[in-house]
Amino acid sequence: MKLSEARQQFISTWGAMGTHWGINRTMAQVHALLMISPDPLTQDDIMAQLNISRGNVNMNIRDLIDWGLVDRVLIQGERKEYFTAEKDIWKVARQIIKERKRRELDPMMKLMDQLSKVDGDKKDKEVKVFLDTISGIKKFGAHADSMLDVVVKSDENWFLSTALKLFK
Amino acid sequence: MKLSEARQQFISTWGAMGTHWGINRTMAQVHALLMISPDPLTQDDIMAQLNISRGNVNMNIRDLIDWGLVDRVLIQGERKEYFTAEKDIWKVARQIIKERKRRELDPMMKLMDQLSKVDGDKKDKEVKVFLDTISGIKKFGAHADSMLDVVVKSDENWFLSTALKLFK
DNA sequence: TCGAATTTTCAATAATTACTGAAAAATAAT
DNA sequence: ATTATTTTTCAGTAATTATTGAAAATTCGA
Repeated sequence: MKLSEARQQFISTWGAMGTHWGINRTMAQVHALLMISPDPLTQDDIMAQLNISRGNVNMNIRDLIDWGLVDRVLIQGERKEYFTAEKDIWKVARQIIKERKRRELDPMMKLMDQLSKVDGDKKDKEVKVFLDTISGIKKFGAHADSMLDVVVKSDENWFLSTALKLFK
Repeated sequence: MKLSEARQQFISTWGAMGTHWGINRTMAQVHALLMISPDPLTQDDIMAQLNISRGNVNMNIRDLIDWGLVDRVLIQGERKEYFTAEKDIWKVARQIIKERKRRELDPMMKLMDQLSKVDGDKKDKEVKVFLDTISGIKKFGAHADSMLDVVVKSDENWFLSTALKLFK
């Protein structure tokens, strides 16, 4: 398989995978392209390589920067902005975990706290099942939260060696 | 807060959360409704409670069954089918991990194996960066795969006690 | 300070995804 | 076997989400 073909396939699959994870296809493709590009790219490079408009590139790049997955790079004597992506997949994963925890898990747990204050008699089975569900989610969430904190703070080496031994 | 209001909020938030995870809003809402319903529901119950059409309920229920999150229940002397959802959130999480691993991680790893056979000289930096990215993903994927296998095979108690101690 | 280069915004539009509802198929009681 | 009930399918439509492209804003060199 030729490099150009393999690159295309990687970009396209990474994009499809994104849609299964609530990330839009193009954003995932831009990320994929930057991961396999040895040097930083400009908006025009990305437009050309993925065949998408300037506005689209701009918005998705900005989102990727918000996610902490892409950085602006200043190149000596160049007017244009260049962009580059973190290439260490372990760092990418940690960053995504950190952000999703902040954006999704934390607010979900706040809501569960509120919902657990619902009025009503625990002898009513509707109330009981509701409260049991909420409380189950709260407990699960608290543990997941601690685990993910440890993962986010740990380093690659921990993941590749220690964790596995412990799990086995 | 009244139960009816709390139930509505739970269903609506669980639905919104679904969209961040590549699951359609309605499917997540049906799941939420079944989780907080003490008794099994029929398609008509779900149609009424969520204000959606029969076809919509039918398709989403079928998907939930495919995911292993909802079961058909036969009720003595009743013609209609009833549905119920697993209420233990830990089992729900394990089931989701298991399915996503099968549907997403496994095929992704297969693709990485193919892509690592790309032709070209490793001295070419385009080739090198590409191969390094693929190989990073393969290594990461293999470890994630082992970890998730252990998680899927473990029980709630393991998660709530042992895992945390090991991580701390 | 001006003007060219570059980035950002956003209303209009396209593309995708989800939903409806009625018809067809399946099921099971009589 | 017939018929009433229930489930499934799917073409048409609606709703949502993503993309374009041109105008506005910003940046920076001269």
